[in-house]
Amino acid sequence: MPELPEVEVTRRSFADRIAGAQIEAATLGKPLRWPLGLQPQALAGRVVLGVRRRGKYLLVDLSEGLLLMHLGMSGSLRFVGRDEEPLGDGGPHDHFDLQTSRGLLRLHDPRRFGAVVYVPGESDALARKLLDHLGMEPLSEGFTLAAFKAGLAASRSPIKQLLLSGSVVVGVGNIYASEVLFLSRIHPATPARDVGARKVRALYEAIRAVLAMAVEKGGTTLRDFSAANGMEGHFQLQAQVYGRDGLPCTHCGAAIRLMRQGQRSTFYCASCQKAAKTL
DNA sequence: CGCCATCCCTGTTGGC
DNA sequence: TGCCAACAGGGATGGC
Repeated sequence: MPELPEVEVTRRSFADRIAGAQIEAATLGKPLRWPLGLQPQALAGRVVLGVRRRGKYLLVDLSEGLLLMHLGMSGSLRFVGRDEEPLGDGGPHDHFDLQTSRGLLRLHDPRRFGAVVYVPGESDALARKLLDHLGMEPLSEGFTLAAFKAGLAASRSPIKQLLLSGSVVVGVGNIYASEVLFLSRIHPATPARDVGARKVRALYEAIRAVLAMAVEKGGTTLRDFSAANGMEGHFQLQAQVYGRDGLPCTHCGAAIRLMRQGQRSTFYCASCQKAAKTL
């Protein structure tokens, strides 16, 4: 469910409210993707300093160590303050509770591709394994056209799969990958290094514009995304291609096509998106 | 070795 | 109605 905008919106919806809270208890439900890495009760007494984001990981800084949280494909967080209606006992898909002096942070994740991992610090081997290979943050100052261009030039992978891998720029998931390639008129199977300079620029702009807009609007409500405060997203991503196979292209009217790349669906317009450098 | 493609974890759902 | 394939992520593995 969550791509970068949804993770960022989630972060913003509870970071300020949980900052400064002291952990009273932590409890686990069914196993997630990886083990927590310590006894949950060992977290009691520590203070939550803040919440950062790297790619689709949330980094919950504690007075000692930090928690790496990932929502996988079906995860969501809720934070319910002390002064709000309590959530009550967890359901069958609630797998992590962090009870704090300011309220309860709860991870809900039916498919359990998500994770909560404790590491002593960001230089810890596990933290580095998970975070070091991540590409640039698309909404940061460091994400420049020159750096993006260099990233594409270094890879022969199909551009769609390179975007999805997150090794050049993080946060572009399966939906946004199809959309930004459509917006920049690039055929998804084009080897990354063969994308022409004008199209690289168009793609760069599209990534920044689409992700920034989605964050601003509170994330995409495609199925049932809601932030940790229960607010639903209002960026009804008017998908131009995603999920529209067989329907007419909004630009030229040709039927949108569906192809499979690395076990994932890619939607595109064969007439608008060509390897050639016309734009 | 580095790069790249494939595989797979899982519960839910939409389409047949 | 019931069944089955597909899925909004990404680490692990293995081939070249």
